[in-house]
Amino acid sequence: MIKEKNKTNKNRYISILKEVDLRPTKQRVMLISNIFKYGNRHINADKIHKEILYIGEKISLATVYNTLNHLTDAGLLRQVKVNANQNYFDTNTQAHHHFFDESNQSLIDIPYNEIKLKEIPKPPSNKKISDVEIIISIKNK
Amino acid sequence: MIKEKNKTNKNRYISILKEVDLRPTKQRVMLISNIFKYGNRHINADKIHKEILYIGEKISLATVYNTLNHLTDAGLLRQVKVNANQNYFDTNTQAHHHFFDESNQSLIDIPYNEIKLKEIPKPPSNKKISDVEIIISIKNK
DNA sequence: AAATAGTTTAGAATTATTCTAAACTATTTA
DNA sequence: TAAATAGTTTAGAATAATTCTAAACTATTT
Repeated sequence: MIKEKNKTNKNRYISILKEVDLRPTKQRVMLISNIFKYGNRHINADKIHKEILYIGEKISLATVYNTLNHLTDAGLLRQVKVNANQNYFDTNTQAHHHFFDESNQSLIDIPYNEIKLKEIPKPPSNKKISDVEIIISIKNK
Repeated sequence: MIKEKNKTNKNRYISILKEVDLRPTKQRVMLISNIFKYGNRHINADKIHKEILYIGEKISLATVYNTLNHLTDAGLLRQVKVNANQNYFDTNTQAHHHFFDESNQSLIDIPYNEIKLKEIPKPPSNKKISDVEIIISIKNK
């Protein structure tokens, strides 16, 4: 039964990968199922790599980076830059923004409708907007 | 005449450094005058270091990093994180936001009043907001 | 089943940044 | 104003995140 469900999920991830022109290799399917296993989350390459080694699966850190970048290019993940040394990937690609808690370096979603721009300024004429990123840093009182 | 003006500026920077409890050392005064020489700008450690070497002054990269961090802590500079590998320091510490031009990795100021948040969401109860950062990434059409 | 195109891997390379500890300099003290 | 001290600068090492390389491997196409 559980096996059936896993099979179904696996097939779902294979389809998703195919849709975005990525070969559904063993590592990619395994990585992507672990990334999306817990619903929306903010991860970085190193953490997800350790998490996967911990549950006994095998994948190299280089492949994790490669795949995260591919998934980002394909629009399945979104990068969030919180500071000079940390790059998170967010499984929630819907428009939304973030609190960045400096005390534990973690990200917290802010739903899109809770933070609206009065108007978005026009970019220079030959340019178009590719991303809008709002990060509200917070720390302990 | 020009010499007089430089002297005055130098004294100004010495006072500024003293005000924020930083010893006005040769390197700091020289670095800070070069940073603020051209009005508001977005720099990174490596660029300003090279710029300074180019005009024949001497300073180590470690001191540049140290000083930029100190000036940031003191509120004289503001850090802007644009992506995983780039950390800019902005000489404009007034509230304002940025376009990040992906085509040439440069920052463009957006005046504060051109981009207003409808309301800023409340942070978790034991936390306070330390920074609000809006980056609108743009690229060529 | 063989040919090919694309992927994974370990480890090296790169880049940004911080650390270390010795030499140096500004400030304070007497 | 010289000695004591506290803080700063430096080169180079260390660290950390990420990308690169090229050989071995795997999925897909023919």
